[in-house]
Amino acid sequence: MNIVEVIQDQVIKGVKTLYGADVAPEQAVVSPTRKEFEGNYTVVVFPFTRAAKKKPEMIGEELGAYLVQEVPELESFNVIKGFLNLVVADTYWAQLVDDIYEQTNYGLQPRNGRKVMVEFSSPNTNKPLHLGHIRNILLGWSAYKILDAVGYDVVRVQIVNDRGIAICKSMLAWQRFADGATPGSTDTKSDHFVGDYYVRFEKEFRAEYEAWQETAAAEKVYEAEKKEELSKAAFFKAYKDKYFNQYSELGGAAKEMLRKWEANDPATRTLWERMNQWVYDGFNETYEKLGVTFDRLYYESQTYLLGKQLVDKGMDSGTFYKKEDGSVWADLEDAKLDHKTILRSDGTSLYVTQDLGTAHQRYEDFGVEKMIYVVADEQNYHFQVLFEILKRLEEPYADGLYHLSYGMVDLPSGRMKSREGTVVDADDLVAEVIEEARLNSAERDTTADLSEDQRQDIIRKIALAALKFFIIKVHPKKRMVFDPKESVDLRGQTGPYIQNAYVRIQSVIRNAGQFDLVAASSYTGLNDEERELTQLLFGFPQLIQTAANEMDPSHIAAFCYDMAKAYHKFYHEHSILSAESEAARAFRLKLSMAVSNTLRTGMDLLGIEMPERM
RNA sequence: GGCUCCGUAGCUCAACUGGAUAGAGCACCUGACUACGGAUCAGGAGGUUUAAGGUUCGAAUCCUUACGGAGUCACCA
Repeated sequence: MNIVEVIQDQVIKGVKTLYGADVAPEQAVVSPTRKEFEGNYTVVVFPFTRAAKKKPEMIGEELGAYLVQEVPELESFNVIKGFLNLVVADTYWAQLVDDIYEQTNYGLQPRNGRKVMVEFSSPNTNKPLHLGHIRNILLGWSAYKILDAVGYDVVRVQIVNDRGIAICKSMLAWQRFADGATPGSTDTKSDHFVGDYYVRFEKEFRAEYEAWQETAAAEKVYEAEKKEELSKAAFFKAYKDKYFNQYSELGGAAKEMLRKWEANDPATRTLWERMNQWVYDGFNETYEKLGVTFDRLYYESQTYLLGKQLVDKGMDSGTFYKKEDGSVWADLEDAKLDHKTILRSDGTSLYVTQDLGTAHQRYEDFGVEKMIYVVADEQNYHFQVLFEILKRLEEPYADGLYHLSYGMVDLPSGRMKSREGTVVDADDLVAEVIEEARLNSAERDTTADLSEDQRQDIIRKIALAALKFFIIKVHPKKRMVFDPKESVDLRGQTGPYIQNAYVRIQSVIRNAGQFDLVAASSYTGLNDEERELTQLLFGFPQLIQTAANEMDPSHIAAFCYDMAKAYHKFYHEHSILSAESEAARAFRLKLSMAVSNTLRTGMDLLGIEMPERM
């Protein structure tokens, strides 16, 4: 039991002893004392006024005396209004630092033997990755790291959407317009190469559509279907999908390609495999740059037929029902989710069907008890439906399903729109932040003695820290504004600010040379900055647990920033190597090492690497 | 329109889940290296937490209502 738990426990006992009342643990609030007051932890006594029938000040005095009596680590207390501030003895903090300063795994829990899965990224194979994928990937990776930190074995997966009309558009455009060009022959990153043909298709299609609008056939359609309130331009804008399906030559050809693909036509399959491979090669390059890997890939082309056996199961159990036209439905009205189609009337499956089957398949593959899906919040409804159905089907993992839903990423100019070409490409973005870090690095001579390779590696780490921290510090649920200019900032509340604190510590340790730390044990009278750092260190394991419970990496980001900030302040206020005594020097070195280890661990949970110098 | 989510300093974000005088960064202004890394630190200015009610000893947080924004409501994914 740690000090906070001990205090809470004794508060409950104290209220019982002093006033004969029972209080629930959530009533016994123990929080860190605000900076402007003396003390380390504060107990709010207002909840006990009813039972005690006394003024809050009086309760504070009585409970404070009781706690100091019962808890040896508590040195003294003071009461301000209804707040009981408790002072923990320095020896307790000193002991904590002594216990952890050499632990490189401080805060991490032992393996618990339980298995979970995190699904993230999950791109379509017709376009390169963009800023939205980056938020997804960072959240997914961090979720993996955090779950791993609290003891789970985590399987990282993604579902690759490798089939469908979109990839057929790229394939068709390549077939018609590429004249045999390849990523190699054009010196284009291979996923971008495929994406370019997707764009090409859309461009050709638009031209075709515009030309068609001038024809007599189009005029006839317009006259037949026009509505009073719609202008001609607006009508045709809304008519686009219908045109694609009914009249378009290109649309017809793309759909024909999809039919051939589904019929396993060898030539189509070969082209499909070739182009998808280009995309995968490109994705892998981007993943490598971002420092993420997967344990297992699921491909939609292999899973889109799964789920039909679950449909049978649902029919047998009455979870699903069949309409006269043969389509299969789930009635989720009592869960306020309406009726949902599970199978088309022609017996083919849908998005939900596929996800039902994939979930089941994953359980068979890995036996995981939890599945975390990192998917944008536009799919909230889909996941509610999916989870509800799996629960009704009594799938064994159904209670462990979690949709890590995150908000869209906006630009200062508004929403990213692929139509308007405002989508921020992932590779471009990474290149941009690296360039910015390079410029900043060039202004300094701190790494002048290192090799070019080492310098490039440091620049890469700084750049990615800036980018990743900028995104991960925001609460996942919230829609966020991504300002490219701010994302490359290296000062203030940023990743590099935290790296800088770490690098400073490495520098101090290097400059310390050979040192002996035994004198630390006789150090007393911690100053405010030392106590602040120590108390932060103390809270780290619980913080990770909280982040895991809430699936929220932004807590970790805030913590790392707070700790770096506290260290920078400490560093300015007190000399370490020229400390006033041997004991102070030794203690501060230990404290610095503990902070260094904790920062590295914390940032690793966000997928951010620490350079030794910068 | 139904359901869900969001609204905090000029801007980007916090607030330990109902606790003390709502905190950081950016931008702006003023200071600090013959001290271990100035990618730093100290200070200033900036708020009726969209609005109005309610619950409570105590509300940015919970409950109504209004306003503003977003998402979603396919036999698409």
